[in-house]
Amino acid sequence: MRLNQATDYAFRAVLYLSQLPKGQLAEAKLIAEQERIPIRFLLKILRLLTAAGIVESYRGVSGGYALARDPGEITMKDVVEAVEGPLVVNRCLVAPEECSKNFAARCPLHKALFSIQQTLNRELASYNFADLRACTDK
Amino acid sequence: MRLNQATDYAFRAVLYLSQLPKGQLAEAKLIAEQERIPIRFLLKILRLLTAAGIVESYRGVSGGYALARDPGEITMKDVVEAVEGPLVVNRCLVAPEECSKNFAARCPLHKALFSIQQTLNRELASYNFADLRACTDK
DNA sequence: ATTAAAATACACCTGTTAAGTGTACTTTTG
DNA sequence: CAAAAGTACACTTAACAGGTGTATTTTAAT
Repeated sequence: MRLNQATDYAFRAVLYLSQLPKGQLAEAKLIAEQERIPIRFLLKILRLLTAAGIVESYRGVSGGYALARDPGEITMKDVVEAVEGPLVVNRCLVAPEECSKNFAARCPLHKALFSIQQTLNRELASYNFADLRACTDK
Repeated sequence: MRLNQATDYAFRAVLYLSQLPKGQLAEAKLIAEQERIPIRFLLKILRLLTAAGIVESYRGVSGGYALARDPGEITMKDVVEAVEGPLVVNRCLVAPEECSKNFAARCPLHKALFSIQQTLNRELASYNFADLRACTDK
C-alpha cells in the first residue's frame, strides 16, 4: 500500500516546474540533477506526464518541459493517475469476480474499501501544486 | 498503491470469525473452503493475525481459530497492520534520507503525504468488524 | 545543409516482492 | 497412540519495480 518511486519523482518534477516563471522551460537534465532523479527514468516519467496532459514537451535544441496548465489546476491525484493509473485500493474493486464467493453488492468489505478509496482520492485531489509551491517559498 | 491479496484474505477470515457465536472455533480448512482461500496461504495469514493478537489459535484435534477479542474492538487498520506492517504511503515517510535533496521538514510533499497517510489510517480505523458483520446480516 | 542538443521509442535487464507450496514437526483429544 | 489440528521455515515461480541500452526524431543555431 505504497506509492511507487516513479510517482514520487513525478511529484518532485511537477513541483520543480511549478516553481518556474510561467512559460519558462526546463530541460530534463536540469530537473534530474536538481532533484537527484536518474535522468533516463525521469524522461520516461515525463512522457507519462506529457501523455496525461500535465506537462508539455518541446523537442530539439533548447527544448524542455513546462507545465501544460496553471499549477493551481494540477493536483497530486492527477499526478498519481498519470503515473500509476487510477488508484485501486483492492483487487475486488476492479475485478468483482475476484471477490471470493460474495457479490460485491453484498460484501461489506467491498463497500468499506470503496469508501476508503474515495476518501483517498478526495484527499489527493485536495492538494494542488500552487499551494505546494507556496509552501516551499517560505 | 494497493492492499495485497493476503490482507484481503485476512479481512475475509476475520469477518468470518466475527460471524461465529462467541467462543466458537472454526478450523482453517472450513474458513478456506467457505472463503475460497488457498488453505496453506490462509494458515500463514492466520499466524500473522495470531501474532498480532487479533485471533487466538488452538492446536490439536478439534482445535481451530477464534477472535481474541470482541469484533467491535477489531478494526480494518488492525488487520492491515498485522499483515503488512504499518502503512507507509511513500518511501520518504519512512526513510527521510530518501527525500531527494530536501529535508523532510522543508518538503511540502512530505507534509502532504504524511497528512494523507494519517487520513488513510483514520479511515481504516473507523471500520470495525462488529459493524461490518452487521452489514452482512441484512 | 549540417551539427548538436534536446525529446522519443521500445526493448531489455536485474533485483525484489507477492503469492503460494513442500516437507517436516508439534500439540492435543479420543 | 493415532489422527486431526496448528506451526515452522525454506523454497518456488511469476510479476513488477526501477532502471538502462541503443537507435531515432525533432529543432535551433551555425
